[in-house]
Amino acid sequence: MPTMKDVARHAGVSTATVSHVLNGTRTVQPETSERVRIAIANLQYETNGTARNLRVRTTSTFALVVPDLSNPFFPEVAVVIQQEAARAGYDVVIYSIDVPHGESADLFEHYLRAIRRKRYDAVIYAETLLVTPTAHQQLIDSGTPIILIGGTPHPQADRVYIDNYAAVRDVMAYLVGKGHRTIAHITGAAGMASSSARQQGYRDGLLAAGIVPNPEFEVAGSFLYEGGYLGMQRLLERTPRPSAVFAANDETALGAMCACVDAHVSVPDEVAIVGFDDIALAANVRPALTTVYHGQREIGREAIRLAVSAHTQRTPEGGEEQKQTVIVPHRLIVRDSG
Amino acid sequence: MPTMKDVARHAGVSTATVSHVLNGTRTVQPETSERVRIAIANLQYETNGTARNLRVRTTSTFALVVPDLSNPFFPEVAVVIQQEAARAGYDVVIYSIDVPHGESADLFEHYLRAIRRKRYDAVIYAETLLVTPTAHQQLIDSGTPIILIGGTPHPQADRVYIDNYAAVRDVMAYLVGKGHRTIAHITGAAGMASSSARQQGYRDGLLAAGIVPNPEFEVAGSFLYEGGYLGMQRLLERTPRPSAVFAANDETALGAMCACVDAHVSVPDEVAIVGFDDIALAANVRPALTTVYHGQREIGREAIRLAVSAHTQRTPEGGEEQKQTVIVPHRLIVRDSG
DNA sequence: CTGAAAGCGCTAACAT
DNA sequence: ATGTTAGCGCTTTCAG
Repeated sequence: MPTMKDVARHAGVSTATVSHVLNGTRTVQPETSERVRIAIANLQYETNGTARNLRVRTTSTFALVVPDLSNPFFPEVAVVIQQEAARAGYDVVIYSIDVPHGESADLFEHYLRAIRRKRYDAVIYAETLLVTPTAHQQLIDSGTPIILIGGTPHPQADRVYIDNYAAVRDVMAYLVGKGHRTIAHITGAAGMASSSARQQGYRDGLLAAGIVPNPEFEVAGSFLYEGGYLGMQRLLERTPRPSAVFAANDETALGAMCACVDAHVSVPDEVAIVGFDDIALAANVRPALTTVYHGQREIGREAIRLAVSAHTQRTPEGGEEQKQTVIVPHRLIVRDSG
Repeated sequence: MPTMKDVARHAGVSTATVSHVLNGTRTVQPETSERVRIAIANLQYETNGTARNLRVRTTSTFALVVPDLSNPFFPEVAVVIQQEAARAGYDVVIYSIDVPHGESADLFEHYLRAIRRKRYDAVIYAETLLVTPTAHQQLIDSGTPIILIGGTPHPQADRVYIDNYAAVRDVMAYLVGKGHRTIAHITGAAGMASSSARQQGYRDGLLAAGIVPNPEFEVAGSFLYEGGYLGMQRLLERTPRPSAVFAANDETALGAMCACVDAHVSVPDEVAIVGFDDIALAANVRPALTTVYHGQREIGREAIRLAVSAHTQRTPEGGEEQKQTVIVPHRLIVRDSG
């Protein structure tokens, strides 16, 4: 691997000049500049990013931490984040902490240290059970800006999220509007902010329609397929059977739909199902899933905007910037399942 | 952010000593070592990876480039790769080049330069249309070991893949064994090695059963849902109608299944469908998809093994190591769709 | 068992 | 318009 010194020698200039033509950081004679370019091409030179980063004390890289790459929602936002970051001149490295149960905590610990060591310009965190306030604090203490996606607010972090509660109120109003009175809910993973906000929206949606929530109609899910499948099986045993179920996310809804098929219960005729997220798959199953769009494009775009701004605005020492919070719009997508 | 110098000062030792206790690279008096640890804890010190990487000329990081994060197959192998890499002490950064058509080439160009600049210890490449031999060559010339997943062999790169042809021969034998004679095929994306290998397996599977391939039964897909949906629609217009279709991958198969549902054609009664990959989703739709396991666990594991070995075995100057090639096992998974 | 000091490859004052 | 040079924070001879 040739270094800048090699290029300088070949072009008969100093490394300073090479650096400046590379970065366009001061005017250099066209002829000189040309010689440098030729040398670069001949030597197949490429800047050593490690050295550059050390010198400029910046990495032009963000870390993105997601709980689960197997739920398509996260790849969907990850892709947007990568595009937007590239457009803004940053790279992003994805840390996904879904692993065979048990190993997760270790891996997360490992990631956390790696993230601190790598000196990312910002870290973008999707809500995860493992991402505790303590974890945030470590990062914040090290001066890294944090952008939260969903989860709970933190005084020293920017945050972008959708209004889960309002979105679910929308689906409840829709379901009630279609005449459903016995509406069940399969919850998300216990302990997650999005789970409880959606649950609350479910309950209040019922109340608002003058229906008293029936605890029998609330079963625990996990945001995973299995949770939906098992939860639906339990719901199908209830009498009366719910005429509609709101699943905490699309994966859960898919599990619920499969449970219905396996039990020879027709969707949406015997039971309506609505999910949450509007992952691509929602439109690609039959019946197509009614759901709410989670704003993956907007979330990705805003997260990067916040990250870039947090990074560039950062005052050298101390001076706390005002943290921002942005709510992206949701939208009920009516399809065939409910 | 405190530096090693700060730690040294606080502990009353030299930076050399701090470095050595951190890396366990020479024996140091227990008492001294303890003082250093205390200072590290107090200051919340964490190694500056950038500086370290520059000095040791290694990044302990691999790049993984995948064509498409929205096809669950790739997240599935990415997750395994990350775990295995973490276990071996490496990080991996994922570059996904799926973007709204057209932008792809630019983004890929951008990624390629970023990858060269970042001095990854190895790059792992899943087959992509954009990853040309020229692209490989640039990386290889820069001395970065390359590990190919699937695709076509390259003399200077390791490679891990499954035997697509043999796998498809297995599915054809299975279908023929169930009495199917009119078997159609929805192909993968044009120009990809895995597409043609699977197509060849399809044709030869027919021939081996004494059936002459009917060009009408071969329709072009794209490895995407849409390709499967559209392809199936065309197949359903054929007379006679095929009694079975082999889709180039699971996403395609899902599209095909949806097309059948929409056309009121029953799967598997009127037409059997089999896919390829065995993504998690395959078991989570109804009817559950018959498919072939693509060895995502094995591919991930082997890719990292090759990457680590290519990185550590690398001879300082020139000396070409023997490139390795590993074939991971496939397995027909019979479910309900065919 | 420990320290001093030379760099890794680059950028950015500070010269000229 | 260009060159010299001092580091960025770390690891690792080389000395002791």
